[in-house]
Parts: sequence; C-alpha cells; structure tokens
Amino acid sequence: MRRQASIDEIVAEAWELSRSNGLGNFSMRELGDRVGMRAQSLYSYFASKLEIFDAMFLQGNEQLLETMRIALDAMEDEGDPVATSVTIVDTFVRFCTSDPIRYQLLFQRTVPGFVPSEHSYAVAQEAYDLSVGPLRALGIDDPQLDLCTAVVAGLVAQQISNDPGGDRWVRLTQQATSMLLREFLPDVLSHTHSTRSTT
Amino acid sequence: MRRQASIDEIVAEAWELSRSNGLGNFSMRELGDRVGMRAQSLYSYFASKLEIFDAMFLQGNEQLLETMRIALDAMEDEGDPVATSVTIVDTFVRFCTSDPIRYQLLFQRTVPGFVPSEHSYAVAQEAYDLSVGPLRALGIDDPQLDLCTAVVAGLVAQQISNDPGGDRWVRLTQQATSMLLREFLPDVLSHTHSTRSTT
DNA sequence: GTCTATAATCTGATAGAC
DNA sequence: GTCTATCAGATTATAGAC
Repeated sequence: MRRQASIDEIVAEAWELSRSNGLGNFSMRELGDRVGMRAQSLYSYFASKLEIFDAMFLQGNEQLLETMRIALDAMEDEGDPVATSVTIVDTFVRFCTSDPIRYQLLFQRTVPGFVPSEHSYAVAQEAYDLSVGPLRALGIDDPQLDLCTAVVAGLVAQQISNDPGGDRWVRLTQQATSMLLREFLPDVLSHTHSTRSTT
Repeated sequence: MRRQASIDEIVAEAWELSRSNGLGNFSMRELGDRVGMRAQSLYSYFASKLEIFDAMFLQGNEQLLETMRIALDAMEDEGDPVATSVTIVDTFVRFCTSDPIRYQLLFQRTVPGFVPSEHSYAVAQEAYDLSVGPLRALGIDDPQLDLCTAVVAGLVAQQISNDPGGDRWVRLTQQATSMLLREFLPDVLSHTHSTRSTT
C-alpha cells in the first residue's frame, strides 16, 4: 500500500526533525517540505500534529519491545536469571541512550498536550512488563524495584545530559546492577561480576 | 530601586507561567499581561526572551546554593562526614523534586536556544561543587562520584515523572545513599543507617 | 519606561477545486 | 490525495511618540 509508505516516511522525517530541532519543534510546513508535500496534505494521513506524536510514540515502543524480545531470547538458553537481569538492564540503558529524543518522547512528559492513544499505551505497558520481568523473576518487587528503575533512569539521564554520544555513565551499568542485586539478594551472589570498586 | 522590583516580578511570573504551561511555553504577551504591562515594555528590562530564562536559571541556582549552604551549616557542628553526606543528598533530592520546572531548567537541556551566561554558569558550578563536597571529603571521587550522581538524578527523575507531588522515590533516598556508601566505603560503615532491606 | 503601531513571519488547520 | 487559497490567529521584536 502506497499510503502506508507515505505514513512511514512522514513519521521518519518527524523523528529526523525532532532530533535536529528538539522534540516536537517542527512545523507542519517544515515536515511537509521534507516529504515533498504541502503541509496541508499531511492532514490526509494524520488528523492533527498530535496524532503524529502518537505514531512516533507507538513506533518507539515497538522498537523497545523488539529490542527486549531479542535480548531475552538470546539469554533464554543459559537459564541464569542473574545474568539475564544484568543483560536486560544493559540492553535497556543502551536502547535509551542511543536515541535521546526517542527516550524523551517515550519516558518524559515533554510534549505539551500529547496523550498516548489506548493502543500505543498498551504497547508501552507491554514493553515495560517485559523489561522488568527478569528482575521480578528474581523476587525483586515493588519497593525494591523502584530503586532499580531509579538507578537505571539515572544512568540514562546523566549519560544523555552530560556526555551525549559517549559512554561515561553507560559503562557503569554493570557495576550499578551488581550493586543493586547485592543490596536485594545478598545470598544469591558470590561468584559473578566482581565489578566492585577495590578499596 | 523600582526597576529591580519590576525585574523580580517579571521573573516570578515567568516561573508561574512555566509551572502552569510547561517550561518556556509562554508568550511575551502573556507575561506582560501578568505583570500589568504590554509585551513590548518587557524589552526595557530584558533584551530578549532568552535573557529571561537566564535570569530564571540564575535565580534557581542561587536558591540551590542557599539551600545547600544552610544544610551544610547545620551539619557542621556534628563533624560526621557520613551523616553530612546523607543529609546533603536528601536535601538535594528534596530541592529538585519540590519544583520540577526549576529542576528541568537547571539540570536538563530543554529550552531550545538557551545557553547560560557566564555569570549564571559560575553560580551553577559553585552550587554543584558545594553539593558534592561532602562526598569528595569522604574520598569518593570521579568514577564513583558518577554513579552517585546517577542514582540521585534517577531518584529525582522517577519521582517527578511517575509520582509528581508524592514521595514514592524521595523516601528511598536514605537507602540509596547507604547503598552507595557501602559500595564505596565498606569499612567506614558498621554503626549507622541500617536502612538495608532485611532478608 | 510605557505606550501605540506595526513589521515580518510563523502557526495549525479547513474548504474546495481537480 | 494533492493542490491552491485562506482563515484566524499567534509569535518575537523594533520604531518612535509621549
């Protein structure tokens, strides 16, 4: 269907413009120019500018879902829940920091007026559940899980704000995860990941 | 000086508008209305809209500096560097979460085109140095300090995004700080803050 | 220092021809 | 489905009278 191809191109250019101008800082005219269309013609595909954000939000969450599925499938063989958790956290941090604008749309409230549609929100929920699954499987639940999500969010936030494109915080991910697992499951760990700082 | 009073009022209303509309999402007209002035008259006080953001940025960092100074003065008597660190982290987290818009301006890159002036930036630097001082005094330095700032940033980010106005993540601050100090200074701690999750 | 007037431009969105 | 034409308004900022 040619229609779908046009929609995909519009969304792709909306990402591109958001990456160069800041999330959402593009006009319908600008977007139309990019896809070789008048601004008004965009309304054949999206009823409003906010609907474009929803398409971006959905796509970003589908990418997250896919990324986490692949990482989980790869770890399934081993059957080591600790290693799986470490990998999944690392995968998540890399996913987030690799595209700050996507991270901003998916996890921060920064586009005024944007509310995800029901379908988009369901996909986001699914991706979240899949991401925290391995930690839950280890018995880490709500109060402790909050500290885990905070640490992960912090690594991402610092990486994006203070070393965009680098790995100054990303490379601390394993140490951070080890620290959390030691905090919550002191018995489980004696063998793996001695990333602890030597005194 | 009446001029200074007008400047203060303009900045105060700019904060107010940012809190209700989102950071920076106000027009000069709107701002002028609030202070009983035409939009054009604002240009007698600020050469551009971006200059208003700089005044806000400066004010926010002065507030941070003052807050940290008070907290540090209060802890000076005790002379317990561990307790001081715990308190200072807690103070910082509360300062940040108590005003999400201020946090956004001070610590995230979200206003397109805004770059702090030299003077504002110097104040920001001073506030940062004062905030991390107690951790540095404990011997926690650059690689470890990065993990500390990440954890703090994460608590703030999660609190603001997922429980604005609440304390779901703020109340984890002490546990998080204990965990970090145990990670980096395992010998120093045997007496204090047994906030560790019981097995 | 505040005003009116206005420049110069951008905004999202709709109507209707083809 | 794309276009032209246009609405109805917004935007930051400047010029110059008072």
